[in-house]
Amino acid sequence: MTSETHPNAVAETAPVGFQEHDHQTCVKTALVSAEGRCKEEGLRLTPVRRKVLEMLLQEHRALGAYAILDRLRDEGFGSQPPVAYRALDFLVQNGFVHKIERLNAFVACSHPGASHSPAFMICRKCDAVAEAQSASAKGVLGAAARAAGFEIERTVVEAEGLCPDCTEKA
Amino acid sequence: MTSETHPNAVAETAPVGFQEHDHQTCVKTALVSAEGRCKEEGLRLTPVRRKVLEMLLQEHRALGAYAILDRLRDEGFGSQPPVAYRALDFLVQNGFVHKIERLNAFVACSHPGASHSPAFMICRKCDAVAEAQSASAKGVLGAAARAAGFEIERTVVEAEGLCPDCTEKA
DNA sequence: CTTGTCATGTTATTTCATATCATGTATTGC
DNA sequence: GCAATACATGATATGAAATAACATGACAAG
Ligand SMILES: [Zn+2]
Ligand SMILES: [Zn+2]
Ligand SMILES: [Zn+2]
Ligand SMILES: [Zn+2]
Repeated sequence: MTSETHPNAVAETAPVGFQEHDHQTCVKTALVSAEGRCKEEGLRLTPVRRKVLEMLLQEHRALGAYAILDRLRDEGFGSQPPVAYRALDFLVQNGFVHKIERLNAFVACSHPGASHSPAFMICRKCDAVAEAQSASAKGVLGAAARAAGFEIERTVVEAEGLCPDCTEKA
Repeated sequence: MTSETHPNAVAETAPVGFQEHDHQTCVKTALVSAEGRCKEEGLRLTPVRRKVLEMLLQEHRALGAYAILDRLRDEGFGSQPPVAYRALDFLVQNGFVHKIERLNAFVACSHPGASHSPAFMICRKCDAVAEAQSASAKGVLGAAARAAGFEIERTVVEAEGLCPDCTEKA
């Protein structure tokens, strides 16, 4: 709602997926922040849910539901698909995690808190995923939608290509 | 390459999915045009492939691979998954059909011929799908990608919501 | 304590997609 | 024409993603 039509809106929040950073701190603060928000809003960040979020934060890339499930099993949680899918549903529903449709996989949100419609850059070689703000829903596509009388509720914006690292190596 | 940065690029080609039109003619001309392009480019629009394209043009909405397969069986073609997937691969590869990632389903291209990165509006109620030009890859997301050093090769842009018809009824 | 709500466990099934190998059918070069 | 080749299809099996349905458990409100 803030800077939707501004063409440089996206520059305000650089993607973090491809950048060096203190990852342990990054994970830790994201978890703490998630706990805080859940407390505030009366959401229940149960052990499974917390574990799944932690895994996704730790990985910093997209994981399939069954990869998550494997890790859950290793940690002593349930090992049937619904266990993973239910935790993921909760996390997606509440904006802690996004689903990458192109990969049928899930990634932790990089801009938690604020409600946003994310856009992703997906490296086809190393599976790294970076999240940016899309804004395209309100902008370009939004114009087409209004013209057609279509009411947008949610958008999927995913770019596939090569990340900086993989581009260099090639 | 023509109008990538122009914010109204999308307005040039209105979506056809939600509009009344002479559907039989629409299907027929699209098929003829596809045949023409295949001849030109030495592509082989075999019976299965042609049939699948015809089905998708006829439906004018997204169909899953197995729905397509059912219809193929009814028409006397093979009935195993690879039959449908191979035909779809060919059609997608050559731009006659697009995959809707959100639905794991396929839809005939509405702007065939020109190479383009499509954007879709998907009605969550009636499954209607309209195709518009995205341009967002080169525009908004493109800026973020360049900033991050990410090289975009392909984009998925899909908006989910309510089509005009379904909005009216609600 | 009991009732209602939400979360989890568990089994089974459905839906989507691909690997692999065998067979057929067009072109192309000879 | 005929063999060689490439491409397309048929057919079997399997893998991967997602959900349906029902049972059990935790916990808080009344
Ligand atoms: Zn996000
Ligand atoms: Zn990469
Ligand atoms: Zn198209
Ligand atoms: Zn509709």
